Order: sequence, then C-alpha cells, then structure tokens
Amino acid sequence: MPELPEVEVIARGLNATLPGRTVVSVDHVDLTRLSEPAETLLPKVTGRKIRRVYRRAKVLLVEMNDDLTLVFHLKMTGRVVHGPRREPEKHDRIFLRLDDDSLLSFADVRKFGFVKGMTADELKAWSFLAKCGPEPLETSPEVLADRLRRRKSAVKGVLLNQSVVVGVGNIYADESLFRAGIHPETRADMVSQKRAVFLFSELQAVLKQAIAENGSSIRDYVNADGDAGAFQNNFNVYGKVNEQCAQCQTTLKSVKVSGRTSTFCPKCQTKR
DNA sequence: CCAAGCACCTGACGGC
DNA sequence: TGCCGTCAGGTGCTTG
Repeated sequence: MPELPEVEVIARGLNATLPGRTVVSVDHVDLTRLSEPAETLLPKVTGRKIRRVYRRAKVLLVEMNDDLTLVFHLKMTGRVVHGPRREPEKHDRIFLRLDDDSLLSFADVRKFGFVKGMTADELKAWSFLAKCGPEPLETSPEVLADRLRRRKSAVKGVLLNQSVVVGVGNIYADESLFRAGIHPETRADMVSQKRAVFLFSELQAVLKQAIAENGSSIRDYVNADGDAGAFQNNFNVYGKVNEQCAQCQTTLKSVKVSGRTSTFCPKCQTKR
C-alpha cells in the first residue's frame, strides 16, 4: 500500500507522540506469516522505551532503548496506528500496549507485511536495506537521472526498482511520468538527461505535495492517527483509465509495464 | 548482471 | 443471490 509519502506521514505522526513511551505488554493477536516468532519478539519488546520513529525507503522504524529497533514493512495493506485502547478487530496482527494506556497497533488485511525486532548490527546487515538505492528527496535530480539512464528497461519499471531509487510505487511513478510528459514504456536509456532530470524534479515535487496532504488513500491507507490522506484528489492519471486528461481532454489509456498497470495520457506523454 | 513472470493473501467489484 | 474472474498501494524467488 504505502509508498514513500504514506510511510513518511505515518513516521512523522508516530514520532510526535511515541518517544518517551514504554511498552507495557505485547498482545500477540495474530502473527500468522507476519513476523518473527512471537516467543522471540515479545520478550524483546516488552519493557522497552521508544526513542524515535523514522523512515528509510518504504520501511517504518521504531527505535527503542537497549539496542532494539522495531522494523515494520506495510507492503500493500498494512496499517500502523497509535490511538486509544480498543478491542482487537479482524485484521489486527499485533498490539503494543503503552504506559499511558494507549495502543500501537499493526493490522494487515493481505498479510504481506511484517514486523521484526532487530539490533543495530542486524539492521545494518539487513539485506533489504543494503540493496536499497538513494532517497529521492535527499538526492539531486542529476544523480538520480544518471542512475536511471544506465538501465535499458522501461522507465516505469526503473522508477519502481528500489535499487535505483527508493520509495516510488505505482501511484507516484505514474503521476511523476505524467508531470514530466514521459511515456511509461520509454526505455530508460533513451530518456535524455534533461528530461530525466525534469522527471526527478517532478517526482520530488509530487512526493512533497503528497506528504503535505497526508498521503494518498485508495483503500486501506490511514496515517498514524487512523485518518485518511487527501492526495488521491490530486491524481492526474493513477486509477483514471478511460477518463479525460485534465490538460488536453484526450482519453487516458493504460498498459502493463513491468507487470504493473500504468495509466498515462497518450498525447501528453511521449517516448522522446 | 538484468528482466520477466509468478507467488504470497484477502477483499471488492463486475459480469453472467 | 452466488459463483468466477480480475484487480489492488510491494517485494521475493525462480527462470531464462
């Protein structure tokens, strides 16, 4: 579900309320396929104090005292919400009960997501993060353009490739390609340096705007307070196949690129 | 090394 | 109503 803006909004929200809180107990609601075994996770977390919450790529990291970081990946439908105590519901996976009687919950309809406890050394050695490329908001468009243009496959697929640049998923790939006027099937190495730089400056703009609007809620995404985002109201192409382009009224089309549906304007987005 | 395709899982929606 | 196919914000594994 969440791409960079959504995970960033969740991390900022949690970082505003969680630091200083201590985990009083952990309810193992349902860890099926979701985590390291409860018998190793639960003792590690109980009694720890939360220091800070941050994001790297699409991963949410809750740093605690005594060399433990809780690592969440939300994949398509994961939710991490901090709120009042409540009863477990159908898709809840794990409950962390905090010392102010609040609740940090992880829910996940499709069960693709996970949570693990890692030491700093384990985090550093974690292959997922080791393979990740640079952060798009902390890297110049020129550097990102150079990385993209070394690839021969479709530009859409390259944007989704987390070893090239992290944090971009199907929504923000389609939206940034539209804003840059680039057809999703264009070979990455055939995009001029100038256009590739423009693509990443548009990507940065769209990511920042999405963060400012609390992320995009299609189905499942909510922020750390359980509230939906608003950036879906600003989509130009994502999920809008057969609608009219807001710029030129041409009917938007969709194609499969790298196995993902890609919606684009056949007039505004060109291959060169 | 790279790229494509399927797998993981549940739910929502459209067609018949 | 219900059954069936298709699709969904991500990533990992296998294959070529």
